[in-house]
Formats: sequence, structure tokens, C-alpha cells
Amino acid sequence: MTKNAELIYNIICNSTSHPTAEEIYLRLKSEHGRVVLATVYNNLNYLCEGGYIRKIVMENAPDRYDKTIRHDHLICRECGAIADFYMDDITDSLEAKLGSPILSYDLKCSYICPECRKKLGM
Amino acid sequence: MTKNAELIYNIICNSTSHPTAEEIYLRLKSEHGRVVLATVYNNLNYLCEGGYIRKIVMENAPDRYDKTIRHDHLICRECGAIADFYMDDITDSLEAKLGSPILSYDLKCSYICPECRKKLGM
DNA sequence: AATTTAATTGGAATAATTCTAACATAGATA
DNA sequence: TATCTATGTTAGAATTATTCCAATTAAATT
Repeated sequence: MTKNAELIYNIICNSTSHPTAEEIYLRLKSEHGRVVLATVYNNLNYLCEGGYIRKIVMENAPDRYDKTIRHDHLICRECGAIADFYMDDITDSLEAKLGSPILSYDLKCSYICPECRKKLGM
Repeated sequence: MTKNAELIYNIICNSTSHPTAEEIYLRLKSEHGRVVLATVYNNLNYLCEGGYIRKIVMENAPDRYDKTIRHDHLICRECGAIADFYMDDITDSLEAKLGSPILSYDLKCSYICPECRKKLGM
């Protein structure tokens, strides 16, 4: 793994913020000087393909990147914030229903986050 | 609901193909003459916001649109094809775990579709 | 029929991401 | 050590999906 790939991998793994390519790029640039967005994308794709990280495809927003430890996500309908959500693994029941293996699954729950609830007086 | 919105709604509801905006546009144009992609997007957004249809956000591919009857999706890692998958509704267990209500959820399973399995000799 | 409102059009604009070619660099090889 | 090769990085253009905006058209209301 190249130096940049490793730096990017570490940024993602030591963060709970599900950063975008742009955020990773800015952080990398400020901490390690000269980088370019294309390099960040190259490495993110490499890391995704190798299964080192995972991509979270967002609605109306740039993709975010996350560690691979199995968990699900909560996405606030109001502000778009994304939070981790640790539900039990349902791979077995999905495969049982389907009758053949699956590779992985992606579960996103839409909700209203605590802050937005407050703001909305809920 | 305007005429175009209704036509688009019907295309989506009477199809199992999860069409993209482009596909809907082409079909609309060939069947009803003059339309424009912006109109299709306008109406798709209107229909989504009103909860008449749902948007399926795809990885590395344009968004697809689908009926709202509750079901999940299988997405082939090889060819990108999307198939419906009717798992039991897990809203209750999600809310129980979270301790507060969710609005909806989106479950996508990555798998290899029967055709690709065949092609790959699996 | 005239006026107001809403929908559609056409095309430009934007945003995210990918592509391509040139350049740099590190390690392997002579 | 010098050079070759492979790979990573850079810069910036290109692409794609989608949105925006102003002008036009159609529909609804008075």
C-alpha cells in the first residue's frame, strides 16, 4: 500500500465522521503538504476495491467513506448528518430468504437526528 | 398532479425495471412526443417529495426510480442489475434498537445475479 | 376573453468524479 | 553507482448527472 493510500486509510479509520473525498483531501493537504484531489480519488477507489474501506453513497451529496467493521447508518432527513447504528447482522436471514449467498448488504435508516428534533420542537 | 407527472408515475408503477430519468425521458418522448429531460427531473422530484415514488441511489450510476410498496433490493456486483427482494419489514426492530422512530429504511444487498453466476461458471 | 398561476422548455451552469498525459519517484537491475 | 522500469502523483481537461433560470406555453380563474 502506498504512502498516500495508508494516510487516507488512517484518516478514515481513526475518524467517526464519514468524511467525503474533499474533506480527506483538505486534511491530507494541511497535514502533509502537496496532494491533489485526483490522488485522493485514486486511493479511495483502490481502498474500496481492496475492501479496506467502504463507500457510503449519499442522496444529493458527495459520497462518504467509512471503516469496514460491520454496522449500519442513520441518516437525518433534515440535516443529512450520518450516524453509526449497530444492528445485529442479518446476513443469514437474507441468504435464507434468497436461497443463495449475498456478498454484503447496506442498511440506511432515515430518521430525524436529536439536534433537528430539538430545533423542530419535537 | 399534472399530466406529465401522472405519465411518469404510471411508467414507474407499471414497470419492474427501476428506470433512470433518462429511460423515462426516452419512453415519454417516444410515446407522447415533446418532453425535455428537465421536465422529467422536475416531476421525479415532485413525485419523490410527495411520497408517490421512491428514488434508488446507485453507486457509479444514475439514480433509479421505483414504486413505494415496501420492498428491498438486490444489486449485482458484476453487471449492476437491480432486482426486487421482499424481506419482512424490520422497522419495528430498528425502532426498538434505536429507541426512537425512524421514517423509513433502505436495504440493498450486493450479490451476483443468476445470469452473471452462469457467465462466471459459478 | 382577460388575467393570473403553474408547468414546460431550452440551454446554461454546477458539482462530483473520472480520465489522460506528463512528470516524479522508488526500487530493481545492470 | 547509474539507469531502467514500474508505479504513483499531478494538473487540468472531460464527462455525467442533475439543477437552475429565464422565457414560453398551457391551464385555471375571474
